[in-house]
Amino acid sequence: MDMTDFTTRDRLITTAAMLFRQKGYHGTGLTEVLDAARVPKGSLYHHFPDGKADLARAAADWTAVEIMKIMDASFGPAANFNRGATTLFYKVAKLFDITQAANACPISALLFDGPESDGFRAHAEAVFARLTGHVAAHAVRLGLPEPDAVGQAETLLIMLEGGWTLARAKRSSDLLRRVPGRMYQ
Amino acid sequence: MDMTDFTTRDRLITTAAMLFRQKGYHGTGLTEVLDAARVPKGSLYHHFPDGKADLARAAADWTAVEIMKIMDASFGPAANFNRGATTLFYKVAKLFDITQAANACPISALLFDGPESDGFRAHAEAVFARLTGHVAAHAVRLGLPEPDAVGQAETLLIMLEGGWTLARAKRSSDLLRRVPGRMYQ
DNA sequence: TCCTGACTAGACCGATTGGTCTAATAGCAG
DNA sequence: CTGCTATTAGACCAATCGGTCTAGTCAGGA
Repeated sequence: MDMTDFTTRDRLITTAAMLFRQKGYHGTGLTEVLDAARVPKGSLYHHFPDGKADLARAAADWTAVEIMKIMDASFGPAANFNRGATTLFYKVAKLFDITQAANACPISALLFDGPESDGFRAHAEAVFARLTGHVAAHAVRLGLPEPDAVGQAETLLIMLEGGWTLARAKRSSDLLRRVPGRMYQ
Repeated sequence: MDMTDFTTRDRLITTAAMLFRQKGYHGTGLTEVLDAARVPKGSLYHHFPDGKADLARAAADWTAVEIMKIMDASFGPAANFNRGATTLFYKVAKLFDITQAANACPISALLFDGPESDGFRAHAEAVFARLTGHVAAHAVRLGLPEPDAVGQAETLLIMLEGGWTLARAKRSSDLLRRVPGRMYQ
């Protein structure tokens, strides 16, 4: 993955997102991120004055947007919620196969392993809420009654997060592909 | 939580399990574990020659057993699988409220944040397989047809893992309590 | 052309990391 | 009691951690 064309800031965010997903927040050294992104330390603290935690927050946000793009691509053209959800799980399974060792979203990586400040927790909470809201909006658009929509969105995110975790443990995306068959007939 | 009565080894395992769940593998320093368990460094390397990784493996195994005890207490007296599963989620929700900031199982903590050796991954995989098998056995005992049982066990673990993750993000166990109502009528 | 702010570059810092090593101590077998 | 092993105790170590700081580079406006 060559990222030479991106700006320094972008390269920092994307490589940080990748590394945090692979090895966790505390498991990733700043030097490692800097080396991988070919960025000197000075640049990091210019773009992210609060350092590592600042960078992690940006990485989480960036990844959340990427995930929402996948959601849009799945639910956008779908005839109904169940079809959209099924497509989503297949897309995620494919993504899993590509990135293999990476966790679903650095949001988890940050939640479990981020700095312990309250601000960080709040950020993780907000990101998850944004994702749930995003799915719920698609659900409503596809005709689900309003109260159901939120519940369905919540369940879907649980299955997504749990499914990715177990898939990672088993090192196989099959499990992710089996989910829609059980949940969305 | 006073653990003075336990042996040095036990104290090491339980406090490590607790800390790894709270702050992750890399996020927890050995000194921290040693201080909390009131154990000198020499003892650690006597009982766990391979150091931190060794300790983490033991902590993961210990927690897996604890989880299986909760599963037994839930499914053991249950009339059928769905009732057992419902009880399990309520028990887990209660556990969540007690331990608040801790992740469901250090197995995740290790998976996401453990050392990157293949041995470690294999260990995490084995622990998850053991948990799935455990639930599946209960399912069979409670009358589910054999092929269904494994699938149901897998789904339950996904919901458990995903549910805990989201609950942690939202800092509320409500979400865990809503799961059985959706899954197990 | 020169100035100025944004940005890059990396040497450097104290603190902390996981891990090693030696010495002291306990507990038990004879 | 003596002797031996299992365990405890913690000083110590190199490596790495996140973070600071100063110097240099570069583009664009005046």
